[in-house]
Amino acid sequence: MEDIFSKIGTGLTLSQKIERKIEEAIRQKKILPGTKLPSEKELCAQFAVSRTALREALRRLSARGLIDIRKGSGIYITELKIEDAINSLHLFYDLRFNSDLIIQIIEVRRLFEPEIARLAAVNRSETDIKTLQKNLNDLKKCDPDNTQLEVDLINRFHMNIAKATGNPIVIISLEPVYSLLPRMRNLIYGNIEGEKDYTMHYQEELMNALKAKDSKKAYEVSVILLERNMEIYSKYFKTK
Amino acid sequence: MEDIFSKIGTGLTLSQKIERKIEEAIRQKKILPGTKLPSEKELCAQFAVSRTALREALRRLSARGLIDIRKGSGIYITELKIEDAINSLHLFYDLRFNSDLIIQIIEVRRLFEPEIARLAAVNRSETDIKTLQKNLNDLKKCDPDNTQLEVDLINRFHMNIAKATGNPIVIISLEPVYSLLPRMRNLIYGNIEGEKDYTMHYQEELMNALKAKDSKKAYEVSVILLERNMEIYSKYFKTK
DNA sequence: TTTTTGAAATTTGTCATACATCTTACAAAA
DNA sequence: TTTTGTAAGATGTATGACAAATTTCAAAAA
Repeated sequence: MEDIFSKIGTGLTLSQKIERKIEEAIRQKKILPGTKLPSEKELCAQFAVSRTALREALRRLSARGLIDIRKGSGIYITELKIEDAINSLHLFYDLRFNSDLIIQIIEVRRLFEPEIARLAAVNRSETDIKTLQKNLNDLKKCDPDNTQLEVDLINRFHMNIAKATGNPIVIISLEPVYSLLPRMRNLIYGNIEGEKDYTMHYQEELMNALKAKDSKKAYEVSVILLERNMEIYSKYFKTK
Repeated sequence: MEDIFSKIGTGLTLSQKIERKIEEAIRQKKILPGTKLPSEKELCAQFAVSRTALREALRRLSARGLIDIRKGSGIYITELKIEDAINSLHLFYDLRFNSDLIIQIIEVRRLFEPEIARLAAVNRSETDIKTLQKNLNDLKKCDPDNTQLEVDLINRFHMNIAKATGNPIVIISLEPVYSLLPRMRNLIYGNIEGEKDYTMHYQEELMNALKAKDSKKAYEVSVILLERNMEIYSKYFKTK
């Protein structure tokens, strides 16, 4: 038949409509973070819906990190946190963790990190330098057999370089990628002969470049580290 | 007082515990996408909770894109989609849209896009080339006064380059950034004299480089485009 | 006065029940 | 074979009741 008739039902449930209304008010900054919303009872009256429908809408908003529901206290608008925003991405990558994703991660690191190092060399603060230096010291002291801790420390080092760019978008883009590195490391057979010394050396070099605000060198050293990284993974990667 | 006593209550509500249990089962792939969960009634029996608590847990999981609840039909595990995973990020950037964020976006583009162009030149398929060519043709035909459409077309062109890398992580990292470009463009005063010709020229150049799989040139042209972009924004940007 | 305690009011969390509405399956009718 | 109607099963919404946490504030204690 022709499409004479347009849809009547919106397809949305009542609770979804409520969710959207509140979300829209938050998006348009009609209600700001920190604000306490009216109680459930009042909201039910305002929307003219049952408590059931309202509460299910609130549950969804809370799951998305938009509101904070405190028992006995009330409902508050929250400043959407980076962690909440990234959470879904973490899960997404987590669910798709396989050899394809690993290759893509390596590729992305090779693409982005040298540029990040370059920018970090320009924007880094003294505090950043101190934090990074501490990361390296911890790494030096780390028992080479404790691969779990070692990977964690290396991650922190690189994430802190990303932070030193001062650009939160950089951090957000890279964070989910780094969260998967520990799992990747577990796919590599044990320790690689002389690898730690090699890596440490260039990490120190990178550190020096950042200290000296030498962006060109930071870029170059980062490339060396990542090329080596790619080699290792392609050589020792359990393809099973 | 000393912290002699550790916490007893978990702080989690019942419905949150249910949410986690189901989420964990999904994470561990004990239940796979497409699977139909038992009905609410049966789940209530299994968890030994009321329908209310169960439903609020389901609402949260559904809000996060993990399950799909179909009225009259049942509850299904869904393959977490990229859009759902990125949704929160979109909102995050949307809420923080201000001049700081704009500068950061420009900076990130300058960092990432040339490298992306380089990789795209290597990995692009014939289909990618066709799509990109169509983007440019549409752009050429576009009425220069229709800035909204123009920006949209430019975005598609760049997003398709990102897609041509074949690396989904690249897309995910850049997508939220591009979603904000239209809003940024609105902050620029009208049209800039001769800008379209200038941009078009280099977009064609970039196109040719991609066609020829000339990654070095793709990188260089991309740099030119972005440097120009930065200039424009810093010059014509309404700082208000 | 300042601090502590206790009770009441408010608010969210959970449970139980009932009914509405949508989907699906299947049998009856065309 | 196709269409229609019906019944069963599923989720959506409404209502009422009580539990448990927080807040408020006044009374008691120091």
